[in-house]
Amino acid sequence: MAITRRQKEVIDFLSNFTQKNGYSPSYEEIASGLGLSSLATVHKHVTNLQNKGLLQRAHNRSRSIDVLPPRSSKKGFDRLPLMGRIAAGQPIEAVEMAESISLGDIIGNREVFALEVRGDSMRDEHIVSGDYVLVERTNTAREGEIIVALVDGYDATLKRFYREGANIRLQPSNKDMAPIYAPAASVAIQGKVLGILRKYA
Amino acid sequence: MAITRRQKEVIDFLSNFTQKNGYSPSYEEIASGLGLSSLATVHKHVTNLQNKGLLQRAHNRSRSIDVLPPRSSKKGFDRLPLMGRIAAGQPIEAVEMAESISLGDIIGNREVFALEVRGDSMRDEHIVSGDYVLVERTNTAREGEIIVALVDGYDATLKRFYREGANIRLQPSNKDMAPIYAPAASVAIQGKVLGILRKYA
DNA sequence: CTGATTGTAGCGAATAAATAGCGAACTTGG
DNA sequence: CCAAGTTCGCTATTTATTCGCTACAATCAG
Repeated sequence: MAITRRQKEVIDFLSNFTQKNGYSPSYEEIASGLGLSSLATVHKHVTNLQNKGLLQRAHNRSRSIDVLPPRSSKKGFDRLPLMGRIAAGQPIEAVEMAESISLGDIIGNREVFALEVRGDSMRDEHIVSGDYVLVERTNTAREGEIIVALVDGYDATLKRFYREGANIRLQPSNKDMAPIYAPAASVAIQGKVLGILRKYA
Repeated sequence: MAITRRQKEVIDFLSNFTQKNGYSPSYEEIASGLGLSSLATVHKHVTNLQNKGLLQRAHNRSRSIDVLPPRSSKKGFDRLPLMGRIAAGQPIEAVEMAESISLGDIIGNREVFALEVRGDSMRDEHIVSGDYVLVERTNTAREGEIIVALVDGYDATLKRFYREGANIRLQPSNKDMAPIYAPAASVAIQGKVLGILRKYA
């Protein structure tokens, strides 16, 4: 995970700019700040730094770069060895598989946040009160995905997403609860669920 | 948090106005304050900011905009900002709580590994096939904890742990499956479950 | 030592997508 | 009713992404 001189300059520029202005620079601003004349170069730098895990940004979104704090501080408590599979009644398959897992495997390079779940609206989906859902910030969703949506601007829920003509059906995963039907215009998708995290006391 | 220059100007105007007057501005006041001539533009800005979780507002109500405090997004790659709670039918409570979550919060400084779950033996516990269980390596367990155990040296399972006199009962969380009873000597505890991680395709 | 390979650094142009804006018509809460 | 908020269709601008290309340095196999 070596960092080059040039890459450090890029990082420094990014954090200074963001610090000063409260929003991150556009590629053009980065280019002029670093004396570059092509946006492609900026793009390449940013992509490389992102792959090294030093930056985070959302795809195709303006000024969405975030400089991450150096991760060396607390050592790898975040990547777990994956020992194999377990199944009731069979021995652990000690497979050589992905061999480790971390939140990064779920997050990828998306912009993700967490929400703590209250209530049982997704119980049949095996998401229960107290779980944390990991949500990618996006405003589109595909058929059947679990999403976080605002209905009529103030009503936030966790539901499965289905299109029905001009309307949208938001389907709770709990037989006891009724789906919400609403015109597409009044449903604002906040993000879609990439995964969940549960912690036992 | 992916905020653009213009969006920051809008936010700044809103907080200043509200600060000064004790109530939030009407769309027309916002428009003139920002040099805009169409209320539609104001509306779009407010809606976008709301979707980014920086504002709160009631539908079709005058001067109902609330600027939310900036959620300090100290997100490491595996540390996710915790935005609040979500429940069916209620707005997101924008809580100031632990403010972020990561695998480290589950792991602490214990020795932990992950196993991929196969089968439905813990379905009633909302642990399903494909989930990863995060397991602390230990050889003791307390009453009722979910553990990974070897029975008779080769049979690894995920079960709840109960002592019954000189015997041990390993209880699956699935009504269709029977518990295992075994003498304490033939049950080797491999670890106990601290949490689970699920990734949606 | 030499040549092949790889990774970093850079350019300009074309494209694609999100953001920002307009006016007019429509809806809603008080 | 009426003023404030909302939605619609439509531009324009800003910003990000992708492509093909050059150049330089470090590394590695033969």
